[in-house]
Amino acid sequence: MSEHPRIARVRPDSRVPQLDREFDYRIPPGMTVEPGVRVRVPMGRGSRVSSGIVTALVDHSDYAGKLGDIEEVISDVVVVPHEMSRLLEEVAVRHAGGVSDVLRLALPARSVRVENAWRQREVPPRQLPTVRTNTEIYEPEAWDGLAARGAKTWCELPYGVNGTGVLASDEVLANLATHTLAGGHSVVLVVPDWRDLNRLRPMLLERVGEQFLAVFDSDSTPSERYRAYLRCLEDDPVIVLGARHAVYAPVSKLGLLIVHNDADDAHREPLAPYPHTRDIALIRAEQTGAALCLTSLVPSIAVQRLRQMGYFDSCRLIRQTRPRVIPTSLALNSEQGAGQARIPSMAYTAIRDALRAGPVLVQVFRSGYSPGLACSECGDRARCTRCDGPLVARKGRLSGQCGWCGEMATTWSCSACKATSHRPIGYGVGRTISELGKAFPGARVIQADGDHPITSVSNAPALVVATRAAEPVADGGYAAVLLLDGQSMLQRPSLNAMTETIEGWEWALSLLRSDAQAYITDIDGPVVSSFASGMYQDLLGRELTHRQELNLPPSSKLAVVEADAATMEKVLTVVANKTPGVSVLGPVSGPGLSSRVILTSSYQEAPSLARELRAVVVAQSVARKKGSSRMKVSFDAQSALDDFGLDAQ
DNA sequence: AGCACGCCGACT
DNA sequence: GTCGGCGTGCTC
Repeated sequence: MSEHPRIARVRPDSRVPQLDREFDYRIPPGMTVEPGVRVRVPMGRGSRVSSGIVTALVDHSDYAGKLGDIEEVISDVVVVPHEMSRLLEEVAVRHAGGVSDVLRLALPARSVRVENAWRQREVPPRQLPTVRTNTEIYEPEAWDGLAARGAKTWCELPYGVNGTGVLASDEVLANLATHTLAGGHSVVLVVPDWRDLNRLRPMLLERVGEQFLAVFDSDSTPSERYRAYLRCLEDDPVIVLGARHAVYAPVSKLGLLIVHNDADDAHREPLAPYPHTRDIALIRAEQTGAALCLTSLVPSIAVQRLRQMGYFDSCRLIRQTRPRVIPTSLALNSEQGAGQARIPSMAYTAIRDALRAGPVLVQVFRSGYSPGLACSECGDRARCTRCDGPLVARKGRLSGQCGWCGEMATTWSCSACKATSHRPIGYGVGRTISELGKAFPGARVIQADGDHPITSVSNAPALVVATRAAEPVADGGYAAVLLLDGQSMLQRPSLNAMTETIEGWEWALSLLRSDAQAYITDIDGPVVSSFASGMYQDLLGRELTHRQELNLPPSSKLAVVEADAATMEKVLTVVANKTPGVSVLGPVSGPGLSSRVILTSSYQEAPSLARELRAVVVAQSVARKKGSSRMKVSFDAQSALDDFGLDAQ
């Protein structure tokens, strides 16, 4: 007859699938707990203890057995507020994963020192920063009430760099966040990688001060991370800036979620259950009613779909000023000497002139080997005649095989030109630097790539050769840009080849001076036409229709399952019986004994597919046999549709 | 995952 | 006669 519940529902921190649920425990007399705190509870036989999070307090337990006692309260800080708990559960359910797995992504390790200091903090009254915006480049009042009305929108970003090396697009992001904070709302700004983070951090710091900024930086120490996390839990609104994991930040008064460059691959979580920032943000915005803003120069295919559905609207610039793109061809290059073999004469002259005015960017793609095949006549990517998947070469065989459905392409013909022979695709950039050195004698050559990270260069003339996504920012912008290797980038056997190529080109454009020009070499076709004109509507619309017809993301939900042969059989039986609308590609046996299957489902049927797959994961884990590898499920892991190597590996 | 309970071979 | 092999099953 106690007036307070004496039973706590606890979710133990366990990566064992069958333990990833709630368990009831008695709260011993004298102990105080509340939902969201970390506790230690006995788990399993003996005196095994596990840490866990209290999810609820209840009066009665449905459990028939004898309840155990909570062993101790690790900390009375509510580290998982209810709103966050709901998000974690929904993300887990939709990805056929465990809540503990998601929690591990969202919650940094505890630091006792940091926590004690935080608990004793003196909170001075914080004065919200005053608004400083450049909203005038958008429709009047485009940003007003964004948070209040819970807008779901794509926000178009401007091109260009100012004299001190600040990107116009970063300016917009910082202002959007500051503007919303000034209205008393918290903002969560998620960027793809550390370069974006390092550019935006000082800008936000300058605008709102450290009192209103929490940076989730993967480079920082565990205690710094926990410090930023605790700041979120305070009552005052805050701007959270970070990569992937920041999307979970448990801020109070959430008004706006910003996901910058949602097409960037870095938004894909590489740890189970492999959620994508965009999907998490969509769930969170829906659950909380907060505004969601996806920002980029060009909408992603996912954005295109959300707009066509009417779920998203657009926040367009009043006037977008985009540098001019000039397609050039090597074919006109016959009279050139060997020194500038890869550079069309038109571009060569322009770059030589631009090098007198300032730095010139040369964008190249990473070298690498691809087992993919292309039509030997027209050069188009060779695709499976049955499911349109990419054909890949097989060791010692002449005919290719489909990387998705495993179909042998013994009688193949090109869908574009009807030719029947194909050749391997290969791309390399090893010679670029020395070639350019010869072509532009006397020019200072700066190399920027993963091994030579350079974040900025001055406005002095130089030839900056950078791999995609490693381009430094030049003060005032580049005087010209030369885009190389577009053809091989476009032909990559990846579902995202087109969008990633466009993203890389557009990013390079945004680094240009406003009066500068971009030269793209030896490539044509619809993608380049769109790039040259900056008109992507038709291209994106067609691509989305194409994916609709083929049941591919983002028009469908896609689940990739990896398991041993016996488990795979079970998966296929369950899928056939419980989710009749789901279509199956494969299974294809990969390296070792495991096999892989690609399941495509409608958005409507995806939840039940996830539920059924999760049930198999749990059953598989319970009935685990020695040496059996555990099964792996990932939703929308589109890389599975890429160059799946088969026996070519 | 751990950890204990549970029924069959070689030892003091 | 016991000590102990790790197969099977559960964890509030």
